[in-house]
Amino acid sequence: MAGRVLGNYGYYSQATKRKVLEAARALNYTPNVIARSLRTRLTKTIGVLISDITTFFWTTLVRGLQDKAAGSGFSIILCNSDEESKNEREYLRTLVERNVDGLVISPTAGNHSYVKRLARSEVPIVFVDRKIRGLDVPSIRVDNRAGAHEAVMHLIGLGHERIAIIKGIDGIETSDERFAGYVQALNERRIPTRDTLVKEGRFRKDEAFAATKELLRMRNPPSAIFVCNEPMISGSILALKEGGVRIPEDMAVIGFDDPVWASYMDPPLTTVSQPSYTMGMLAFDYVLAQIANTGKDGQHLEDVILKPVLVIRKSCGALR
Amino acid sequence: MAGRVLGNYGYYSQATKRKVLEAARALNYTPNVIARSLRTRLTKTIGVLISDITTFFWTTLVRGLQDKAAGSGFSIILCNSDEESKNEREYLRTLVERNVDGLVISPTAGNHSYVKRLARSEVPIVFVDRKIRGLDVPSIRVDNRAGAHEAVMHLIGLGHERIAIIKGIDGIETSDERFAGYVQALNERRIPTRDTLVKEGRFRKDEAFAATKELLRMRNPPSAIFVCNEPMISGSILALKEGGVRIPEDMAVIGFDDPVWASYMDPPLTTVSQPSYTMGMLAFDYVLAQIANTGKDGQHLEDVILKPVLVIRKSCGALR
DNA sequence: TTGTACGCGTTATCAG
DNA sequence: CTGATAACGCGTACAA
Repeated sequence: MAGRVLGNYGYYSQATKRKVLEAARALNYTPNVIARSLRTRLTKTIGVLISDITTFFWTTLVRGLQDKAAGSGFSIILCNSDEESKNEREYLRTLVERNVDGLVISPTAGNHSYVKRLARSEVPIVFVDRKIRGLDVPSIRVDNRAGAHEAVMHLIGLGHERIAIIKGIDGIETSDERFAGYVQALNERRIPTRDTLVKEGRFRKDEAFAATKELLRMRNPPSAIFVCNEPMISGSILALKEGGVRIPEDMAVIGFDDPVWASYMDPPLTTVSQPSYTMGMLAFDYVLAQIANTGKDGQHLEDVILKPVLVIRKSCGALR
Repeated sequence: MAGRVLGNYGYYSQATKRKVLEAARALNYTPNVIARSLRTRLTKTIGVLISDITTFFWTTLVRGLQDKAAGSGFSIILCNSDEESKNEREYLRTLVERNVDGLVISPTAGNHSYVKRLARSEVPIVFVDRKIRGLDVPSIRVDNRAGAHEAVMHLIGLGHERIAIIKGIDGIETSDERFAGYVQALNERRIPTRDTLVKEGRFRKDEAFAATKELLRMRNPPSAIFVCNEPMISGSILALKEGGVRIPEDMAVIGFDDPVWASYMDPPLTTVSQPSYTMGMLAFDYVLAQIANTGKDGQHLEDVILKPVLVIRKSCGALR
């Protein structure tokens, strides 16, 4: 009976309602969420699996997600895959075991079989930042190709022709698309792409550091570098500093991702900025929409593709 | 029966064990964590309440915590208080409702009654970064006073006398201790403290920006600024740049917190660095120790106070 | 409108 | 060592 008024369902009279409410306060009763979950099979919990909370893009995305979720009484369980599919599989398994109501995933490169099996099951899923093709799972992304294209066009417009790129991890959509944008821009302007100017940075600071060093050792080094994410920007800048290379005089630099510190640098960094906080909020909206809709089916959620914006500061200099 | 072998408790024979295990695999059985939690009152979940995941100190601390927790099968529920005690209370309530096995809290300034009530209840708690006095709750902190003292001594040693400080939020231990270290250093060297050189930045970028602008407007501005956390460093640097102030020639700058970007700045920033990743790991160890010990009591956990280290780079220049 | 009894999937207990 | 059975606390169906 008491359950009825507290849970606010079924029939009850005003009189009993008052009495129950009073008693509840007196005993300072709190409903047991665990028991409720066991009964309803709902946990009011969302699992979030990203690569690394330590980077600007992901922290702010997660913050957006979490803020929005709290507003609807949802809690977030956060996991970092570090781009290892082993971690991905293990974390996903525990998230599912914990009966999360929904999953926000940034899928790693490599074997997708576990994620695919999940997607075919009943759990609501949203992909963020990247997607796996061929699955009916909506995604919140950014037009990476367009962003990269705009960045490289900017460089070309400034008179650069020997433009290097420090790529992310092959097989991750985000990385591949940014590379595609780079190639497309060069092609459009009839600038030959050169393998020697394409470096693997695997989205990691240390590898970008090494890659940049290699570029500097070339007999004919590039005049500009396009660096494909935040940690790699760090590595690259560090290598440039160590090499005594002046930015932008000796080397123009443009980065994908726009961490707060980009504007305090000397010179302030020109970057491609992603609306990560918004992406986090949208991701939550999308899981919630699916959760609300379970059973009813029919509704198909379109991929959301946001536009990154080029923020021009000083690291590419002026027309050569 | 099956529960016995799967849960690995009670008595059972090897024969039945094999059979049960086979059957379990065949049906790919997964134990229901919710039901287990209902029964055992254990959720294998830790609630983490910090001010803002968006800053370097907290991201890396949380990362350490999470990595360690995952190793023991624990999940983390993360909440951001934004230093508002209203948020603190609400988040703590939902965390308790969710029956987390332990709590890692960075208590906000203001009314501590709710946290105190919690501490007197049975939930294992660890404070991080700050503590509330008079409670038998262990904490993982840094010697903020010593860190600040060393920073200001460094400035004094370089010949500075008009040293400004941009403080955090009054009432938060971290902030008060850093201020105390500043005052102590000045006193030790018989340098008078001046109210006009003490500014409130409330740990926020925008307020530090404004505070720095004010300092620059003084007839007789300081020759050095000690900025008490990461977001405020951003604000301060921005104001300095806008004002065309050269670092360190016109103004020496030293910051508390050592975000990755401190070393890419021009000039690279001299900072007081905290071992935040380690602090996160220790925090988990401490909750776990308490969880393992519930009922047995007797064991008292000492506060852990780590030493921050002064990282000297270029933003304070050489001897004047 | 109210009371009650059952089941969610575990773990724990108590006879066999 | 095994099998049956009672809780854990909630939601709900069904009978009153």
